[in-house]
Amino acid sequence: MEKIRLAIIDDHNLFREGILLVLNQIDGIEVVYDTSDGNLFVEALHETEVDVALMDIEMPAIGGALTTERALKVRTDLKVIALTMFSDEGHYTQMIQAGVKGFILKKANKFELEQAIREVHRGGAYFSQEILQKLAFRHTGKITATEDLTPREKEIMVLICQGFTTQEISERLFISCKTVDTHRSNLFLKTEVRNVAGLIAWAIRHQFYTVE
Amino acid sequence: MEKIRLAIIDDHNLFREGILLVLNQIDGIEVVYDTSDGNLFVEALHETEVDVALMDIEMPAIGGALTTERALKVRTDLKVIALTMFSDEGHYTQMIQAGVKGFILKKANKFELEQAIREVHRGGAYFSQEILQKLAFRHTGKITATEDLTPREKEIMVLICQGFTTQEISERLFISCKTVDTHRSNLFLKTEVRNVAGLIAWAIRHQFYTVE
DNA sequence: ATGTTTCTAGGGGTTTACCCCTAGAGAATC
DNA sequence: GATTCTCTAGGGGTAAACCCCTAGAAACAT
Repeated sequence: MEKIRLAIIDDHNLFREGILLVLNQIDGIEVVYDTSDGNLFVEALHETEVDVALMDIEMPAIGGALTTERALKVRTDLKVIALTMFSDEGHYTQMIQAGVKGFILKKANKFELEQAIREVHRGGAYFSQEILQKLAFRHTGKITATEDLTPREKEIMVLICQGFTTQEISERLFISCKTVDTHRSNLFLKTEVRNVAGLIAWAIRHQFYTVE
Repeated sequence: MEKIRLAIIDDHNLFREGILLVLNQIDGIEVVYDTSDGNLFVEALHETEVDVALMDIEMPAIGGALTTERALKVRTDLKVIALTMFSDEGHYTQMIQAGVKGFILKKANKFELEQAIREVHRGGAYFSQEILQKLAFRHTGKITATEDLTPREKEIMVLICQGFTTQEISERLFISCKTVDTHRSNLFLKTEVRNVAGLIAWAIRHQFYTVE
C-alpha cells in the first residue's frame, strides 16, 4: 500500500511544524513538503509528487484561494483541503470556487483530520459539520419559508438590535406600539428566539445587522 | 537542571497536539498538561505543578483573559504567555490586564517560542516585535475608568448577551435574582447603555463577546 | 486601621417585553 | 373571485426588565 503524500501550506509556523509531527505519526501518511508561502508551493509542485494539500486560507501575499487555483493548474489531480479558523468566514466561497475538496477547522482533532485526508484522497469530499452549517445558513437565508422576513420585519429587527424600545420604534415609524409588538412577535416566531439577545445573535449570523 | 513544566490551553486541537510534539522535542522543556478548556486548566492547577502556560486568547466559554486571571489566583507564580493570531487584536489589552508575561504569534517559529518560554520562566517578559508595534500604534487611550468591569460583571454580561434571563443566570451562578439585577444595573451604569441590545453592542465593540 | 471595592441581597416600584388571541384593509397571486 | 401575504391594530395578560433605594460581609489597598 502506497503512502499518501501530503503538503502543508500555512504561514503559522508553529502550527505547521506541529501538525507535521502529528501527521507523520499516522501510518500511511507522509508529509513530503511544507512551507509558509503559497508561491513556493506552486513552484515546488513541478518537481514534487503530492496527493493531498492542507491549505491555510488566510495567508499574506498570495492567499489560500489563489494558491489553490494555481496549484490545480499545475496538477489537476491534486486534492486540496482548506484549513480554517472560525474567524475567516468571508473566504469560504472563494475557497470552494478555487476548487477545494474539503474544509476542516483547526479546532478539529487528528482523527477528524485523518478521516478528511483519506476521504479526499479516495476522491470524495470532507466538510466539517460546523462549516456546513455556516454555509447552509448563508445560502438559505432567503429561501426557507419560515425564515423569510418581510421588509417591514427586517426594518424593525434592525431597530430592535440598535436598542430602540417598542415605543420608540412606533414613534419613528409612525405606527402603533401594538403593530410593532406584532412584528416583534412574528420575528421571534420566525427566528425561533425568545428575546432581544437571541434576535441580535440571529441578525448578526444572518448578516442583517453588524456592530462596529 | 530541572525541566520547565509547561501547560497548553488552546481549543484548536490540531494546533495544540502539534505544538505539544514540537515542545517535547526541546531539551529542558516538558509539557505536563494540555486542554482545550480554560476551566479545566484552572481546576487542574490545584493538583499539577506548572511553571509556564501557553494560553490561546480566543476560546469559547471562558476566554484566555478570564482563564489567566483565575489561574493566577490559584498559582501566583505561574507565568502565562498569550498565543495569538493576528486577527484577535481587540484582546491584547485584556490579556495584559489579566497578567500575561509574554505575547507570541502563532506564526512564530519554534526557536522564538523556546526563547519566549525561557525568558518568561527566568522572570522576564517576551513580546513579539509585531505585537509591540500594534500596541504602540493604538496607545491613543481608549479604556476609561468607567469602563472597567469587575470579573463578576464580565461573567454576567456574557450570560446576558447569550440571552439568559436574570432568573436563569441566578440559577446558573447560584446567587439571588436580586444580586444579578444589581450587577446588571451596574453594567448599564458603567457602559452607559439602557438595555440588553445596547449592552450587546458594547460587549461586541469591546470584544468581551462575539457571535459565531 | 481605615477607606474602597466587590459581591452579596433585599424592598418596592414602574415600564417594557413577551405571548396568547382576533381582525380588517390593501395588494399580489392564481 | 378566492386565497395568501403584509401591514396594520387592538384586548388582555404574565413575566421580565429596568430603576430607585439601602446594606452587610469580605477582600484589598494605603
